[in-house]
Amino acid sequence: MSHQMKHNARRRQRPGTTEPETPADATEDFACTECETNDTSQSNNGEVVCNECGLVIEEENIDQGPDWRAFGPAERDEKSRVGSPLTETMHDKGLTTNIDWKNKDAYGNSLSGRKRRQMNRLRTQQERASTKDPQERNLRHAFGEIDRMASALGVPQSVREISCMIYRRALEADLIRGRSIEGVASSSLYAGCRQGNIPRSLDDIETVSRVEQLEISRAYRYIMRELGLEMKPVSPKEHVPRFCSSLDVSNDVERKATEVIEVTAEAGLASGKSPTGFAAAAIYTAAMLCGEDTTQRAISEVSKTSEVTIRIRYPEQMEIFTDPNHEN
DNA sequence: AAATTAGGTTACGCGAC
DNA sequence: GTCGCCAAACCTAATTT
Repeated sequence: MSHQMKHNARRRQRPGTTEPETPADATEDFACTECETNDTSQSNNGEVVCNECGLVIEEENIDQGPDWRAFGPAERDEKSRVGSPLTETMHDKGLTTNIDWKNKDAYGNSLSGRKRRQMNRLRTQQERASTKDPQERNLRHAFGEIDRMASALGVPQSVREISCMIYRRALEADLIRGRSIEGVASSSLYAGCRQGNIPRSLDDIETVSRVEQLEISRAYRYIMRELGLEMKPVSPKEHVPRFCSSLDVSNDVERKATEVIEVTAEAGLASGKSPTGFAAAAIYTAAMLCGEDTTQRAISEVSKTSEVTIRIRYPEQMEIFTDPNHEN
């Protein structure tokens, strides 16, 4: 799986090695495919973004280095945890030993008849244990769904892990009873996206989900409440990169839009408004301020808001932004 | 393409019936 | 169990500029 991704430039210096410290730029091996520059940087949500054109180059970026530091060989042995990485996206966290199908022992010798029958029994047992236990089957089904939907929406792996963790907790707290697996899986993904600061609207989730929005939001509220998870309201700013990269606008506009949101939200314009609509309007405002032409229609399409909403929102933002007794 | 207008829909939980 | 509550935000659709 994607855990196998190699990523040499990001591997940290290990103690005990004799190689000299190489103070390499953390993301130097990501060159932008559009404008041929190496001027890229990594945002805190796991995306690598080109500083020139705003193109998102790498979305599923996992740090392969250890999450610990050691000061000497003894300590390294102590802290090292060997084995394949744990993942939340598999029903058994990818942890169990699988019995393979070959009737050979570890040295490649054939097994005796008795041993062979024993191995067959073990295989059947394992298969039953992992597929017949209702809880495990539930998780398999749900995680399959989460992965499918996340792929369709282009959601990075880190968020999938969060989503699967939320689902697992819901299952363990016995919150699924009376709700569909699909519905809870969808709402876990929605919640995971928000937690990971890569929000997707309920509309977005619905387009890839097999259940309707009402059920998703119901399950979402219920599970958040029961698990005691606090969710910060989504800032319109978090939608800007996604909308802009779907549009054909310069990153000047993107930056400006973020600025517009900051300033106008400060003035209290954003409260009570839908974050997607507000972000959409800010992009339109920014495009006008930058002298680039974009149509309200195009923005409304990628943001899944109506043109009318953009129309109502943007003059309010524009006013604050061009107000003489307000700086900028 | 953008603006205007009109009219309908949504979502929530709660107490009352 | 369902009725009503009630406003602001948002939507669609038709029309005009």
